[in-house]
Amino acid sequence: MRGHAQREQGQEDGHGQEHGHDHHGHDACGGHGAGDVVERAERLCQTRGLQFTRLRRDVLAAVAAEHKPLGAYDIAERMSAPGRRVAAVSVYRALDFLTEQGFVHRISSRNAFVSCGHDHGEGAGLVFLICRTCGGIDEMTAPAVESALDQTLAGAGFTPTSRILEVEGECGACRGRGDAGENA
Amino acid sequence: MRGHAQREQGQEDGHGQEHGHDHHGHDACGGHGAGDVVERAERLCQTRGLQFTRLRRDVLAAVAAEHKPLGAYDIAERMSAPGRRVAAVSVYRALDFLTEQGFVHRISSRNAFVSCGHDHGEGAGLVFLICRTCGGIDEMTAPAVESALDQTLAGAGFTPTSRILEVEGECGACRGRGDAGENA
DNA sequence: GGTGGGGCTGATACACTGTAACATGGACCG
DNA sequence: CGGTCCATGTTACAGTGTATCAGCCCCACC
Ligand SMILES: [Zn+2]
Ligand SMILES: [Zn+2]
Ligand SMILES: [Zn+2]
Ligand SMILES: [Zn+2]
Repeated sequence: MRGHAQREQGQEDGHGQEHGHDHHGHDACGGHGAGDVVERAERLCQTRGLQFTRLRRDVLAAVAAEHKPLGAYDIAERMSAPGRRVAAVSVYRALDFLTEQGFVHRISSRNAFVSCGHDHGEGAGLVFLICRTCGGIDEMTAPAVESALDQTLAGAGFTPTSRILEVEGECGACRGRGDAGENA
Repeated sequence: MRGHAQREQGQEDGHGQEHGHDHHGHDACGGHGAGDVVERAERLCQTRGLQFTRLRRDVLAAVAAEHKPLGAYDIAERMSAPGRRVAAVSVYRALDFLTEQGFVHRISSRNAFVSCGHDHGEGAGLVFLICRTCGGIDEMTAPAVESALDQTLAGAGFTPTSRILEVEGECGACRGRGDAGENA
């Protein structure tokens, strides 16, 4: 991984993105990710004439701060501080907005959300790799898979409007380390 | 569809299976599906030395009676009669058993379940086609997709243990009819 | 300036999905 | 008969997501 997955499309922000289950014991984390994602989202909202409010920004920041799927209630909890109580319902609304804008993705198999700093349009045929050992998640586009699937669907006479492709397993880093529980 | 999807693997039971969102206005339904699935499951449980109890049978029958994803609470409700109240928790336990044995599949994107009369072993790389118009669901194996995905995963250094591939869209029948709401 | 509408948020309540814990009853075995 | 295993019943509860109403802010419009 790392410089392997999530290539494939323009990459207007040339610096390796934020997500990609960095849990693999590296370090580059903790300084770049979240901020970049938030800034990019803010820019895009401006150009799209949408409101990038504090709530939405904070929710996105909370999600982007982790490289693993976060539940809506987790997010609410993390955002709540002694002077500010964030209800889950508010988080859901923000997440609705963020997913519609493509800033976060929903992981059906976990009832959770991950941030995204890419610019794949709508039906990009994404694949999510979820590591059972470290809990990290990685997102990638897989043109070969997508075209094979399109062909299969066409053969079945089915017209797709959205796809969900999530894989569970063990990431290369965990596998290499023979890991079994160092994750948060 | 219809005699198109879900080919691809041995097919020891040569008779067109039960599911395959038959909702497309045909008729063959209502006589074969559910019963066949139940009988097959019963046979397999015997050979496997497992108990195919009344609850399990009835749950499977309820799921097999519909060619669309059913929620656990839906199932419980359908099974409950004036003389018999089935709690959702019982349904969940039965569903756990049935999914482990491969008699039903869970549809993550709907929090629902569908019956299966196939014999694909464990990691068969299934694709679920869910029609937005009629609500029907169809299951198929797609070797081309699977191999492309395996290759992609291998390239990413990821070792998969389970996959979820669900597609939403419009089935051929609905598309042909220009449908928009005749489903149950 | 006033006024109304639209979008965002807060807050409460509720529906839906899923699990934990404990008790009962039957089958099977010593 | 006592003990064990398994399936089920029952209750309670945790987790996930929505509906609804009210307040607020900003902005267009009068
Ligand atoms: Zn993405
Ligand atoms: Zn890992
Ligand atoms: Zn199947
Ligand atoms: Zn259809």
